[in-house]
Amino acid sequence: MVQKTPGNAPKAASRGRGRPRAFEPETALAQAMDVFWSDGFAATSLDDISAATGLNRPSLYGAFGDKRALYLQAYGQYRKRMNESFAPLFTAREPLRTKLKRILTAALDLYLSGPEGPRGCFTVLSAASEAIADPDLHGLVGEAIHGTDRAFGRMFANAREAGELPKDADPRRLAHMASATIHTLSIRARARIPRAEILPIIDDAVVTICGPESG
Amino acid sequence: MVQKTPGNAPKAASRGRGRPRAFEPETALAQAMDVFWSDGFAATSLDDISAATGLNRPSLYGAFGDKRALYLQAYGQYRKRMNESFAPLFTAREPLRTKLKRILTAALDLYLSGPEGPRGCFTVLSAASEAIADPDLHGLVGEAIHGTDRAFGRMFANAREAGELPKDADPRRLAHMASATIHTLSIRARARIPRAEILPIIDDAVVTICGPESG
DNA sequence: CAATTTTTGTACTCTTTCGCATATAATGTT
DNA sequence: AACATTATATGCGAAAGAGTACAAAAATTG
Repeated sequence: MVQKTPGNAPKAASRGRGRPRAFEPETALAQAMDVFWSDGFAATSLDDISAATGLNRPSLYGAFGDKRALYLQAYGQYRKRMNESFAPLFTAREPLRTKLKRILTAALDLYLSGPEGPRGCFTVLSAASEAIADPDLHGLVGEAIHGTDRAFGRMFANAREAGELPKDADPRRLAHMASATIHTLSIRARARIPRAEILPIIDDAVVTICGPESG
Repeated sequence: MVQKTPGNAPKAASRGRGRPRAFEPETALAQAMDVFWSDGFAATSLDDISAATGLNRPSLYGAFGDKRALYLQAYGQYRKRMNESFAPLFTAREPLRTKLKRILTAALDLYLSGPEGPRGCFTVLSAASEAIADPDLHGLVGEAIHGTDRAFGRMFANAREAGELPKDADPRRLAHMASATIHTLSIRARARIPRAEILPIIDDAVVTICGPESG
């Protein structure tokens, strides 16, 4: 987990004139993200992050600023990565029912993963954190929630045009139910409810949103 | 918020022989609950609770044990209070559609309330907390989630018997969607999304679960 | 009224944590 | 080669926080 090998210096042409960084900010941010994601803002100390990244605190301050700034950047990277990894699932050319199930299952498996047990969704954790009182954070979290709503909404609107949903289906309503499913999956995963008990909820959501199988 | 008046000693016949408590444990627990609910486990110090209850730390330790034990008891009281206040809504004799909407709206307004801004659902916050690694806590949280599932499940089963839902409706599936709605309401409330933007989700859930109004 | 029991309040220790000061190292510039 | 510039490493200082020791206070019991 720690980057200590001197070989991984930034590959970009060295920009400044001083001593070059011995680490890649992106990597350090990903490592910080892991800790925040597991333990939350308040329960994570800068020493924890220092240990996870192999950087000492002054380097962290130099690169990212204080703990709050670091959290915001780590969460920003999380959002970017989620967008990147889920975008293809949303635009895949595949029957709606299959596609929705695939998205929800991918989300669940992500939420169940983690070095120290199920982590849930970082957006949900951030909302639950006391740090949500920070306007910058609840701005980002609000964007993330609305972004998920919109991604599902577009998917259902396209499906309706393609005749996979009734003409009078309301994409926004279905998107809200899909987002709600994402949220309940995250909470149940984080609460240590076993995968086998959570899986049926995915099928329930697919049936609720897309209608019964043979319909 | 603080109980300092000497008049509120426990009314129960004094049980022991030593100096009597100058506070009611139930009240202190409710005050501790408020702080944990707003700020979470890690970000709440015993000094915060001491300030909120008016008790000093040794009294807290004497009455409730350490911070973890205090959290578990505060969360236990939360669950008890929620069960008490929501039970009548679940068993009310009322059309299903109205009843579901009333329950979801009551939940949302609870989640939007709080001395320092929207607090969300304490169960969801506990699940998101790093303290969820504690087996006692994730046991309680799991029970709470399943309890909500079961309460909705019973309600939908009764509604089906009463002809308010199609004969082939699956109460458990509908319960999962209702619980998911509860969870998304909590997250959105906590994320500072305005009430007016969240309210439509309640109608979406009612339509999704009970069918279109005139159907 | 003295002895016992339990709670309360003050103060203490030990640890953790944040943020920074300062010195050293590694690079580019002249 | 000397200088400027930026990064790293050690470690300091101040504050917060958890848990407890101990003495004073308030009740019951004999």
